[in-house]
Formats: sequence, C-alpha cells, structure tokens
Amino acid sequence: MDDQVRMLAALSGLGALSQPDGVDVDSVRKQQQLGQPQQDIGDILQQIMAITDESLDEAQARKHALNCHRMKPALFSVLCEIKEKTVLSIRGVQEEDPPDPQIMRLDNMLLAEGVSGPEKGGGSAAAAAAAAAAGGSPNDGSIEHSDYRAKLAQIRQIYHSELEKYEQVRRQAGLLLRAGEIRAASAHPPKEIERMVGIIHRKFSSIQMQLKQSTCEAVMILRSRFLDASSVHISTSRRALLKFSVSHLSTHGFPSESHCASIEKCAITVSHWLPSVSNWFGNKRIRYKKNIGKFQEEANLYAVKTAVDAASVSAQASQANSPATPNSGSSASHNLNSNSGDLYLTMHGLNGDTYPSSQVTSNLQTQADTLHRATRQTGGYEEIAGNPMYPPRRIDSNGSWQDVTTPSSVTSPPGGPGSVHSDTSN
DNA sequence: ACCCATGATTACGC
DNA sequence: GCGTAATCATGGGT
Repeated sequence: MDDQVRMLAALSGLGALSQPDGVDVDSVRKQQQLGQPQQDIGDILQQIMAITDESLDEAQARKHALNCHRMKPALFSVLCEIKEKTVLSIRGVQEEDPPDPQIMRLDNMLLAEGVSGPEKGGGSAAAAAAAAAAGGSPNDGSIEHSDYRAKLAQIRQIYHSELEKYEQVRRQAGLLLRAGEIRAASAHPPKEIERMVGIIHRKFSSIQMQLKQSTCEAVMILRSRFLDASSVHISTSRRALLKFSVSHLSTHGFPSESHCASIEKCAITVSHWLPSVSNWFGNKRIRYKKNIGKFQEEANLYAVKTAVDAASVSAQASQANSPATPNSGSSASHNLNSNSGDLYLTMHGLNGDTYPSSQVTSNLQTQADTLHRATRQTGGYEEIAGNPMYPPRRIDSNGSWQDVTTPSSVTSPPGGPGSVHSDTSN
C-alpha cells in the first residue's frame, strides 16, 4: 500500500523532484485526501500499460518519450525500491543453498564437542575422563577438570563471538549486495554482477569454514592435552612419544612437516617413530569414519530441535507484529530509503566498485586471526593454529613430504565427530 | 566377567 | 607402497 502511495508521490513530482531519494508520503496523502486530480499520473500509467500492446518500433518511440519525461528519475527511483524489496523477499527463500559437506562435518564436530549448540556434557565428560585417566589424586583431577572446562568455555565464547561478528558482517554485506545489484543493474552486464556476487559468497564460505576449522583444531588440541593420559596399555616411552605426537598434531589426520622435524631433533628416527604413529593416525581416521553416522544423526536431531524452536519463536514474533499500524510502514519505508542511500554511497566509495568485497571481506579475514590468537592461550596450539589450510601431507618412500588429496574421512580435523568416543578424542 | 578403548596386524584394492 | 577395513590382543573400568 505504501509503495503505491510512494509511487504516486514520485509520479506527481512531489518530494521526488525536490528530494530525489526521499518522498514526502504525508504530502501525497494530504493531496489524495483533498481529492486533487492526478490526471498527469493517469496518462503516464496508461502509456506504460499500452506499450505492451504496441509493436517494437512504436514501443521504442514511446519508451524514448518516457525516458525524456521530467518524472522519469523519480519513477525509476521508486521502481528500484520496489524491485529491491521484491528481490529481498525472493532471495530470502532462494539463498538456502545446500550446506557444504565439509562445513556440515565441522558443525557436527562442534556440536559433539559442545562448542556450538547447547552447552552439553561432552567437554565435561571428556574432562572427567581425563581427570580419571590421569590417575592423580581427586584434587588433581578436579583441578584438571575445572581447568579443562574453563578453557573449553573460553573457546566456546570466542567461537560464538566470532560467529556473531561473521553473521553481522554477512547480513550487512547481503544488504549491500542486494542494493548494489539493483542500482548497478543499469551500469554492469548481468553476468559481471553475477560473477562478483559469486566471488563474495565464496569468500564468505571460506571464512566461515576457516573459523569453524580453527575452533575444531583448538578443541582437539585442548582435549589432547587433557586426555592423552588415557591412552592405555602402551609403554611409557611410547606414550610419551604419542603424547609428543599428539601435541604437535597437524590437521587432516596427518602429521605436519614441522612435527617430523621436531621428532628428529629429539634423536628419534622416523623409522622408529613411524609405525606407531602411522598406526595411530590410521586408526583415528578409520574410527572417525565409523562414528560419523552416529554424529550425523545427533546433529540432525539437534537441527530438528533448533528448527522447531525457531518456528515457535517466529510464530510468536509474527503474532506480535501482525497488528501493525498503517503508518508504521511508511516511516520504515522512509528509513529504508535513506539507509539504502547510505549503503549506496558506501559501496561506491570502495575503489569505485559497486560491491563491498574488499572492505567486508578484509574485516572478516581478521576474525580467524583473532580466534587463532585466543586459542593459542589455551596452549599447545601454536604449531598448527595458524595453518588451518595446511594441505594434508604424508611421508613418501624417500622420507620426503608430499601433499596428498584430502581423504574424505579426514577433511575434518583429527578426532572429528568421533571424538566423543575416546578413540578419536586424544 | 564383561565392556570399552586403543594399538597392532593382516588382507585387500588402487 | 600406501590407505582402508576388518580383526585381534591387551589392559583398564565397572
């Protein structure tokens, strides 16, 4: 309804001529209430409607005439705004892209560890197991337990904080993109716009994955520090070796190059170290795979629960919002108009680019670094934290390091969702 | 005694 | 030769 009023205002030249981006809706209403004829507007609308029935040549001529009309800029502005709203509502549905499998795995793991979703006993149970396995006095155990919980809570807090920042920037970028797409539609070819939007979406996905992967690594390293004593029936020397191995664990279920170098510095030959550790890594990968279905199920249950909760909340919200006052829309609409104007300026301030790629993504890029810095405080993380994108590596027959294609089972950090089982927890 | 976690071994496919 | 899957052996917990 307000859109129609605003269009009338724009077409009548009220406000639109004096305020190209703002329409005085109240003046229009007053005009309508006073019964002032809108003959000029009616003519233009008739012409627009008639164009569809005319031949191409006739339509072209008519289009040229309309383009030269004094009200064309105002009309175009209002149409853009209407289209923007339409795109927003359509996008809201269409943007439900199928989830990335790797992000799903990371989500499952974060859920299993109690980092995402509701705070659960996973970490506490792990800490209790660690305390028990440490074989220390009950007092020692409780200290380790609380320490573990504190650090896990710290990771959890950082993760949610960074995730919130990410979502905030993503929402902002989404608005910028939509507004930019509409306003740039006349200046850029559609394919070019599509390509740029795709680049930005990929960038966001990458940053999101980096954030989640870093959090997973932090949790796994934390757990390794508290659970390594639970390894049973292995010799003390081998346990020490494995402890050393785990504390320098690289991502993807493979040891890192620096890990190998560090071990050699300790005068432990690779040939001595490799059998145990390769078995260890091998078992981790296999048992993680075996357990992934279980955690998928758990994650699905949680997803259903979350969806139900969200639905109930949204139902309540819509009930609360339904008796909106007639005028509330016009003021909101006006605000939107001025905001989109600001956004437009923001976008064009970025190297003349219509899209906020450099600014937004560079801000986001710092989030993973923030997490890295914070997780280092949990200890034992510095060897791998800065390299979430480490390619999986293995030692070839010559003892040199090779990049390998990430196995499907180890695209998540070692431990993965299977980490609830102690096999993948240390 | 049973269960569970985990390292090690073996067979198999690529 | 390497990774994976199945299986065995072992030891701690209940």
